Amino acid sequence: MAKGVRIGAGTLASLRVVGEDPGLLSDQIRNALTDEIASGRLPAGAALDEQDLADRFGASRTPVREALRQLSVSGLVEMRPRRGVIVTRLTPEQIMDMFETTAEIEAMCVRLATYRITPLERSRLLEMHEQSKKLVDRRDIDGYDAFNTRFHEAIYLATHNGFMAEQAVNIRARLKSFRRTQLRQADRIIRSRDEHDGIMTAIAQGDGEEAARRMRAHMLNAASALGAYFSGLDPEN
Amino acid sequence: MAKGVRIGAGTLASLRVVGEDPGLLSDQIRNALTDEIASGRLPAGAALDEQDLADRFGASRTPVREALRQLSVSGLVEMRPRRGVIVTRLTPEQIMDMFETTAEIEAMCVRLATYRITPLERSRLLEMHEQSKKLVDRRDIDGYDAFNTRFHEAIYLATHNGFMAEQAVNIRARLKSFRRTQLRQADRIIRSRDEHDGIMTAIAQGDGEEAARRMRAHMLNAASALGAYFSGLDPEN
DNA sequence: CAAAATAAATTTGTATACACAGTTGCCTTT
DNA sequence: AAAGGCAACTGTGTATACAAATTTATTTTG
Repeated sequence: MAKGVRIGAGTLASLRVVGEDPGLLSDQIRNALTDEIASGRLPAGAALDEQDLADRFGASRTPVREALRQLSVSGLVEMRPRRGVIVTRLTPEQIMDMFETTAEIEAMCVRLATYRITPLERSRLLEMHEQSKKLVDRRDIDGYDAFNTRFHEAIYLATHNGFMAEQAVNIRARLKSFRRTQLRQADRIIRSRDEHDGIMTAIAQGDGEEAARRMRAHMLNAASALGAYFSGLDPEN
Repeated sequence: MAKGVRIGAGTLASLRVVGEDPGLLSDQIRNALTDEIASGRLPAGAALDEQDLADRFGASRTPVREALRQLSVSGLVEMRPRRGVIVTRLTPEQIMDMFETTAEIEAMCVRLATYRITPLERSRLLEMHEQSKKLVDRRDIDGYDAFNTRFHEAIYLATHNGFMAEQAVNIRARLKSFRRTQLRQADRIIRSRDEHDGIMTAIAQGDGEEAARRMRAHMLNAASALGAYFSGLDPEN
């Protein structure tokens, strides 16, 4: 049996409590597809032919189907019984809803985190934030994007609520493909860091409500910076 | 081939935007297992033998495996590669985390709902709340439990954010087996309705923050009413 | 007699086979 | 020529088959 396919680890493995087993073909395929959908390489609406995928991964349809069914629970793909699977196509309204939910959940996380963060965690978070200045100065968008994810995930962890952190990571992962283009907006990266700064200040002062307000605004700013990406979205939120 | 198994619809189909196809064996099995796990008929830690399940549902292992993989994404079961599937066993800490997250998410929902609920929706919600008095008076625990779910789901819907509502429903579904016993606590059902009353008042006054505070307290009360229940026992179930 | 080693028996993971629903395209009919 | 219908085809859904790994039972050994 020739199996010539080597597949990278999952994107959000960092926060998962139990690591995925990379050995299972179904899991490899699921991780690979998750990545391709989140990155946009597999665009919304793309048909996912089981045999095609099986061939592509050098496997049979069985593990492909198992992977697809898992992705359908995550919401990344849509299964139409006996009519095939497609990458989930979201309406602008659904995307808006997701961004709003993310904003609220992140606000909720940072509020709790403000009250529970340990000195060590706060120190590390501040360190990360300080270093991000360099990335902004040299307009390193990819670098800042990577930092941004780590920054937000550090806040999730500071809630000291593993379940909440997992929820936040999952939603964030699902919005990845939209966030991608958002930072390329002219000076968005600069304002993003300024907003982070305000959040850090509120955390330092132990004002969870203020941190939450700032985080909510931060997320909604990011969303509306993306607004140009879709046509005809209402700009107020 | 004989297929003598008739399986009921999913428990939370009411809020799903697209209805599941009951025709697919994998889906039937998934729904049935979801129900059995949520209801506690399949206790935490129970081993889910693929062949056993296949026999029980009069199917082959293929649709059983597909169902199990979906359940693993929902978090209801745990897949240990090559070592079988078990009903997820949660630590007390994980359960606490889930209850806290639920409390925060419900609070978030009711805050948004307060600002967005339509007069019609508010009227219907109030109607439901009024009628729940009868259930309390005659100590109809099952009836109140059913009402309670509808009450909370009505609030989710009043957020006018489909994604957020879906998140809330999913978490609620996952905690179902724990909520079950909670209402049997002496006068919990009475206090529950009193707390609903406070929430309704805050909504009526358009005070979202107050509604959120009351909802958070309401959920945490319910959790701690349950806390006594499982603090003493850890082995099976 | 206990513990390690080994063999048998389950059980999982994947591949293949097959039936049938859904789609496509050609042909008939008006 | 457009609409409808029929046939062939494609692709999904499920069953069965087989290989590899884990668990259980048995035997061997100190």
